[in-house]
Amino acid sequence: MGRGKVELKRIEDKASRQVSFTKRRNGLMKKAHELSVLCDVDLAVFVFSGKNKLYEFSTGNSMPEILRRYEDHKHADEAVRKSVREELMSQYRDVRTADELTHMIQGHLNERKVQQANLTELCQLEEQTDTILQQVRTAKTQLMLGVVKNLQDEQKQLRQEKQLMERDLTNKLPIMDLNN
Amino acid sequence: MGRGKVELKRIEDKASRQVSFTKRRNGLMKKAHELSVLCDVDLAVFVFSGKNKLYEFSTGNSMPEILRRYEDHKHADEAVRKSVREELMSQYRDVRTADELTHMIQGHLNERKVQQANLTELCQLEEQTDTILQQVRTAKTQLMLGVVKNLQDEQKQLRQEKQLMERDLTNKLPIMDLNN
DNA sequence: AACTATTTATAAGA
DNA sequence: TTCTTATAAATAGTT
Repeated sequence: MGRGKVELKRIEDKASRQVSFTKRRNGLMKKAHELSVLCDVDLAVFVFSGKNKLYEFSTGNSMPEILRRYEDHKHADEAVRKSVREELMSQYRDVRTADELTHMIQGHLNERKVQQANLTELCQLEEQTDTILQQVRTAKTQLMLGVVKNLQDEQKQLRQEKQLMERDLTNKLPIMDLNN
Repeated sequence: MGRGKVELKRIEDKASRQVSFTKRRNGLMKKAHELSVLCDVDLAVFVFSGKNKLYEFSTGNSMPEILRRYEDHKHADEAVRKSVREELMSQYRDVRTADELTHMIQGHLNERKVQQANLTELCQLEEQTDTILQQVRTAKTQLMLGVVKNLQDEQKQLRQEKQLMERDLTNKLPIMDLNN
């Protein structure tokens, strides 16, 4: 939108870049505001200019709460958290079924992890959970492929049996004309 | 933009609101991406849908960078720097741990025979794991938002202090002409 | 900082 | 729901 189409790469001319930054930043903030009002959702936009100046728009309401939680845990003892993690791991070692695993993971997460973890812990947790999800999906896909193959095998078996039956019938009733 | 002009207030029809949400959310993310590339700036956008779901866009490593700056400012002493380094080290240890967890789970899942009865179980597990991942990501984002807000407050504080200092200077040196 | 020629986003319709 | 289209809105280049 503008006199010419623009390709998606850094604007090299410094002046143009600065002008574009101001225009587009304002545009983005306006769009964010519209989205939050029209669709009744919470959102936040943070833009850091080259000069490290921060421009923001947000509708969140629990900022002080979040800040306090962060402050509380920033200084928590890392050694203690590590031992908790190790204990967690040892508990997972003897899991037998997928169902058991599910309950265990969810139990632990609901209990404390998500509510009280620090950023480092959450990054780890995110990574681990994502990995688990991928594993589950892989297993599910393989399982479904297995089911499909079983069905196909069954179908082939049925077709063969039908064929045999037809042949049998023809042999036992040679006088009848099966085409009518 | 569209068949009719829209006034800036909550869309009451639920279906329209949902459709608008999807369209405008995508538009906002696209605009954010364009701004970050064209003007070479770091930014982050977080949108929380009504039903607890999080959509986000942020430039590559803006968040770790913000965290680093924050840590540097907040705890400029050497002892804390050391603990930060240690936390980084523990992250590397935990990558290996996540791998362990992965293999464990894979082992458990592969152990079980491929039966149709397991499909339901796996679907449930998939759904639950996805929910957990969403929770973890939301928690992580909230933490990040807290950090950003903190930075912003600090900036404001610094600006106020600077202003006070300038005023002080003017009062204490009334004879000097600061404009020359 | 204003002004348009154009492109882009999207509300409503199919 | 996805695609289409008429129109509003954003903005690149210009003054």
